[in-house]
Amino acid sequence: METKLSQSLEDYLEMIHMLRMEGKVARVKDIADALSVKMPSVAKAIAELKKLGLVTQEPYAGVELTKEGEVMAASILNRHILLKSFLTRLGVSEEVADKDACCMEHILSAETLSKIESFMKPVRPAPKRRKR
Amino acid sequence: METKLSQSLEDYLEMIHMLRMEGKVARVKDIADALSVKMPSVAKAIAELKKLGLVTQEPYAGVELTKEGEVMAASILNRHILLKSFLTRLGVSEEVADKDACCMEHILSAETLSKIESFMKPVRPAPKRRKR
DNA sequence: ATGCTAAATTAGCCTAGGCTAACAAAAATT
DNA sequence: AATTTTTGTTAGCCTAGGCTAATTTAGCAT
Repeated sequence: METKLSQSLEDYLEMIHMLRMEGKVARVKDIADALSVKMPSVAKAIAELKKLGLVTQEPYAGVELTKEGEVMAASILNRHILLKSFLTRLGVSEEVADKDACCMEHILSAETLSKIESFMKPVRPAPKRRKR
Repeated sequence: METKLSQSLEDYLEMIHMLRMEGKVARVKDIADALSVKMPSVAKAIAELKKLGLVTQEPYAGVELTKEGEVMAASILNRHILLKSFLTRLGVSEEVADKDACCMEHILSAETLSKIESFMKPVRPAPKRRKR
């Protein structure tokens, strides 16, 4: 379907994914706290994501990602991880790198992302000198 | 005063600055065209910037930056230039670098910007041996 | 000078994405 | 089991930042 999400919806999707990966139930309250917004904002966002077929939710229960939502969330998270480690490599502190990565992940073009990826790669684990 | 501008207002301010630097009169029409928005949107933005004391405008005439607006616009533009050349150095094409810089310029923390600056600098003119 | 065109403004609509307040359901405590 | 607390939902407000349509002004050409 390739629905282009807003930054805000991307954030919600990503957060749901992170919570689920930690084995937690992604409850409205948790999402709200994690993103520093209020519960009704989360409810609205979830309604949107449901309409887009990216998540499912039984009333008054936790949120689950659909296959498609899973894929999309994973891609966002990958961008986040890439960007954070990139910034860290430039010497930016963990905390700030995380915050800035969080903004950048929504806006950078595929080309820029791929160049950043290339920049990060070349430091491969050193050509294993002997020793197994 | 240190008013924190929205991304959108930063864009308007920056564009006005660019037009003025090219010696052009920054007319509503020009700004609208340059930013791909309609004139009424520009009018609204200018009204805001006026309230903030960043620009002046006689009714039905071109827009001028105030001292403060000038300073702020220059800082935005500097960020833009820094980021664009940074991306270019990473191998991103001119066009995309420009577009992505345009987004990044509004969101990156001071820390990240300074680290990027450091990354770009190291090409200093070689440590003048001797000589004063 | 008059009238036409282009530019600027104003009024008012729309959407996204926050919020609060009020209510409903579920969970936990007693 | 009843009550309280927590969580979820709904209704409805607000703002920023776009837009269109309608009006006003300015700048030219005739």
